[in-house]
Amino acid sequence: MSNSSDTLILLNAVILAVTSEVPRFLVKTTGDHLPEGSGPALPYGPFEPSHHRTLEIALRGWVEEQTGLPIGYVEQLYTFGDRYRDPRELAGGPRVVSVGYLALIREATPPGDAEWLDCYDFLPWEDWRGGRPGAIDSHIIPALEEWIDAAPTDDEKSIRRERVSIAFGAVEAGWDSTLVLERYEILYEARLVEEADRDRHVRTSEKRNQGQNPASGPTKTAATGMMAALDHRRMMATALGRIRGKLQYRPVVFELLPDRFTLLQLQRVAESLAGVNLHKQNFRRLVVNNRLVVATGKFDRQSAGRPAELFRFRRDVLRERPGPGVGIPTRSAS
Amino acid sequence: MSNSSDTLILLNAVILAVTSEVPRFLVKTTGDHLPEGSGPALPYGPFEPSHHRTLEIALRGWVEEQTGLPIGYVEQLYTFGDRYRDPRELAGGPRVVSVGYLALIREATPPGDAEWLDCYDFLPWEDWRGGRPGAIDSHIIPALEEWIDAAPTDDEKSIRRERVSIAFGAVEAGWDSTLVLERYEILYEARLVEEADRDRHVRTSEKRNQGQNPASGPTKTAATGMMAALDHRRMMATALGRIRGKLQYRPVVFELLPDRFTLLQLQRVAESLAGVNLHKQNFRRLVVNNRLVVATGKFDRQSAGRPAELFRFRRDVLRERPGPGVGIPTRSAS
DNA sequence: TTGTATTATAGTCTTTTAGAGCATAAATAA
DNA sequence: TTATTTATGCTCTAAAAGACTATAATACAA
Repeated sequence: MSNSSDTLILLNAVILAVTSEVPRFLVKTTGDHLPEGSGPALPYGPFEPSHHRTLEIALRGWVEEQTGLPIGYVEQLYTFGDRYRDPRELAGGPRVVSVGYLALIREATPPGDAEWLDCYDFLPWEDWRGGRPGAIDSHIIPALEEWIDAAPTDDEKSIRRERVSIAFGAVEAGWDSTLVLERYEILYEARLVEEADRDRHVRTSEKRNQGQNPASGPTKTAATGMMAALDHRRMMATALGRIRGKLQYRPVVFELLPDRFTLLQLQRVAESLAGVNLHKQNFRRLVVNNRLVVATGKFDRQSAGRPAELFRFRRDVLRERPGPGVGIPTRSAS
Repeated sequence: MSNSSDTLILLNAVILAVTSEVPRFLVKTTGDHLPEGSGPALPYGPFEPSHHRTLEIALRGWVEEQTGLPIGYVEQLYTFGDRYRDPRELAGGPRVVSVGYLALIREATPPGDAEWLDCYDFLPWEDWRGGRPGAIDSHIIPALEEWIDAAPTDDEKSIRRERVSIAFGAVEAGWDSTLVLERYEILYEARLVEEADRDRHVRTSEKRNQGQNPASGPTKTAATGMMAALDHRRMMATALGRIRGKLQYRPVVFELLPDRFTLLQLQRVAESLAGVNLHKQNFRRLVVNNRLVVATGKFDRQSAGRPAELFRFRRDVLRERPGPGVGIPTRSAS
């Protein structure tokens, strides 16, 4: 029953900040111990039972140590333990179980040896702020149709059809912005993201697997985003889906905003995370009527036009009502 | 950086079924390797990297093997890794990291050496179906007031006050049924659940810690429920909170119901999980209008009164609209 | 057989919330 | 001054949620 000798526990952090209306993940591109050409990696650290009282304390410890960033909100996301998720396992390395965390930080002060990359570089089909992304209809859906048809059995075919239908929206109005992970997993299985091919090449001898190849080359990257190391893009998808869900019923956006902000700034941050444009007046009404914010009486003179009042998050709301989120509609508002 | 030698990964399952309007957890009371007198334990199994491709496959494997129960819906809950969460760590045992899962099953066929216990035996303050539980006002709130006052600093005092206020509802209407874990953690910190004292006794030498003792003896159990082994009650709280949350936006109840059911049966199961009574006609309208179910044309003659039509879950809804839950109000409906 | 208790089901009325749009106010830039 | 830009107040409508009334179909007891 002992599995201690062939298993390693790591902690991974998806660190998210929003600057100039762009949600960004903190990644390391100079992979010292990561496989070559496998893309940027999320920061990670060890879990050392002798030093760390809890998993979260361990995480906060090495994140602050490595990045120097002041970590505020932290939430455990998911624990990843699939075989070969770390390719070094093939070379006799241990099974690596990673506990993934989501951390939100306020300021995007430049970190040490890491950098901030737009989360939609990795998940471009998730950003609907400029309307339905063209690549969905031009590349993704056609390729997924092929994937559905390529199913071995009729049963499997209808399962695939159903999954695509749910995740990518059968009808125009059917886009659920929180199904980020489901969409990524479909794209992986359909080999539309580079990781799928990379992982196959690693796992099988280089000579086999010259089989079918639904889409490849530069088109793939443009339409289905930048590859990340290991299963880190899956973690990113988990994180984005989680925060999008949470946005609807908990005031987490404020963890990403400075102390004072205009309502438009607040809206832009919410939109950037939700990947959807929101109705300005209604958003305002919701935030103000729910008394999530308090006016400061000061005004922002930065932008053109009438100066906007600066607001501050009213922390007391947490005490008063159970679930005041920041009004992201469940369906697409575009 | 290697932590492989002093860490052990286990998988824990909170297996939930609802029979005769009672949600029940599957627990083992005959602890062969568990500390004496520490209460029922959730089933657990090893994670063996060499045999198991994924964590979930491992879980399904040993659960079906140990219990013989057909597992349907499975969802990862949380990974628990606090120091001393397994007391054997004090005797030189490894740090035990447990990945907790929630599993829903349809029928409560009697399992082997385990048994089904009412989830509200462990978390009695969570069941509001008969109105606000008396113990909240008679025991819990007064003891929590003491706990607030006993805080070392004013800052800590106001933090405690805020936490209690959020979790236990400042106003009458302020009970959020999903905050199960938050409530349990407060009760633990305030030493209102037996685990708190048990863990202190284990961790400190038997001679110290004869200090203050806010509440103890039989009163504690009656008001704040049955103790469970290790941190298993925390896992139960996590599980109940999770399914209550999910109920609101995903049709998970149907995983717990037989193929055919009356609308009242459906309502009772939803109520038993939410811990709240629901308005019959409105519940019906919601379920029917959202087309979550289809009529079968057959009728149930079991109960008195007019026979109720039998319905069946319409699986297609999953494909059609993103988030049709089963109408549990966010606030208390009682 | 009649009445009563019990459960099911249909429908109405009201309040709240969400979605969309119009109008006005207060600033800057040309 | 005028056009442009952003902020903010307000209305209209549709959808959803909450509460209640009325009627239907059965079992069971008097």
